[in-house]
Amino acid sequence: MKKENISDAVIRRLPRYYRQLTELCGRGVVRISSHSLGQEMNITASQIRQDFSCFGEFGQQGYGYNVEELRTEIGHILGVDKDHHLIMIGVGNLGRALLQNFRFSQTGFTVDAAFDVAPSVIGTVVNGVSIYSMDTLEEYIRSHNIDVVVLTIPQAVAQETASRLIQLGIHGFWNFTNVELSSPNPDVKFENIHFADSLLTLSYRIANR
Amino acid sequence: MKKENISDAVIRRLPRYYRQLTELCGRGVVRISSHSLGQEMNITASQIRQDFSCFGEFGQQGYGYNVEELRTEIGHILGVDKDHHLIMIGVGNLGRALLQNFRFSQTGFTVDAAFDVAPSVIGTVVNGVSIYSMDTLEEYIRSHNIDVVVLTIPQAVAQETASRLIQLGIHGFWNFTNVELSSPNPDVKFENIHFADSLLTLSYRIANR
DNA sequence: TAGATTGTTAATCGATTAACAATC
DNA sequence: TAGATTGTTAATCGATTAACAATC
Repeated sequence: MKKENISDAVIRRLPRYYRQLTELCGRGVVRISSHSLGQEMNITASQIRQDFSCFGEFGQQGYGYNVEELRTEIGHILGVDKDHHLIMIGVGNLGRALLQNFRFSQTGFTVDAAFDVAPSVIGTVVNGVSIYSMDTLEEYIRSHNIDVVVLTIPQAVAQETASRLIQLGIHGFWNFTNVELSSPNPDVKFENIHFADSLLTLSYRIANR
Repeated sequence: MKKENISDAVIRRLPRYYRQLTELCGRGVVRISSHSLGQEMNITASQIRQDFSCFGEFGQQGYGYNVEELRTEIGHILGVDKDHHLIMIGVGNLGRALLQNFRFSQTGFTVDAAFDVAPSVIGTVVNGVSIYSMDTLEEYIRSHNIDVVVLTIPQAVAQETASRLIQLGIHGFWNFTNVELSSPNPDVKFENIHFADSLLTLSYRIANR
């Protein structure tokens, strides 16, 4: 029975299921029960069935789940088959590393362009992505269909830049700045990669193990 | 009343409190009530008081919390004042970007060394950090006191490398590979930065807003 | 003293786990 | 048919919120 509102806890498990199923596919596993999937992932079979049941019925009694089929379904739920378009703001060391290393296409994203303020990088191309001046941002966004903006800029200009982009109709932010961004519009979504927060939780846990 | 086992939900909020309190300090705010802190952070005052009460009594009735004092306390709980030592394994684009950009000292960490297999980088120095051959890893770890290892290596060698390090007594991993690492020893802690997982949750949320 | 705000206990809400009828 | 395993309902567990006596 499909649910209306899916909890954040469930959504955050979906990519892990997707990853595990991709690996199972690679190993040539054809079918799997919630019980064995749970054993591999250290999750109860109950939780797995509950999670999936939020989105539909993907299994078969007495058989389990077809791995490839389930992978496709979850990929579809996550939107990996959607060809989302993305631009990057800020091409410093981190931005550059992402452009060079991260397989955006693997998650259904295409990097259309990148923007920076530094004259030394404007006009250059990194891994096939052209870097434009921030002065041309407004025009670019108006004439292209952009789903997500990656923010790899200094803290100091983070909220200001985000607000400017929200004005232009962007409602997806992949935020690498260590700042909590916000918008009055609840349809604007922020996904944060807070390096410092992450490392601090590790610091706590190794001290209190 | 101090609690024995602190839930993960609480631990993950601590760095955010720490960040907010740092900002308040910077703004020159001297005292704050759970109510106003909650308003700034979009959290209920109840939750804030519950969270803090896991670790002790940091406030004063009728007054609230002294911002600087509370910041110090939470910093202490997280271990920012502990001088943890860390090494990095894998100095590709991402590793290099972290070495150059991320303020490790801000979270109480010192980067002692980095390791790689590529002859072209072995022997070089990035932002003050020397890069050594992976062949010297065992010896290095035996003769130094290392708390955390940053894994910025290819997926394919992730678990294998982690196991090797666990053997050597490492029990803190900051894992940037898109792989679920594990150890039979529950005292070994993994903190993951799963870029792809993160972007996929954003993909889901912009599609279902 | 009166007002404000804490720390904590109790109530509520939501998420996880267990149980089981349905069925492949 | 018998065994396995689903999807779903019910039970449990844990986390969040509300309430309030204590007290600065």
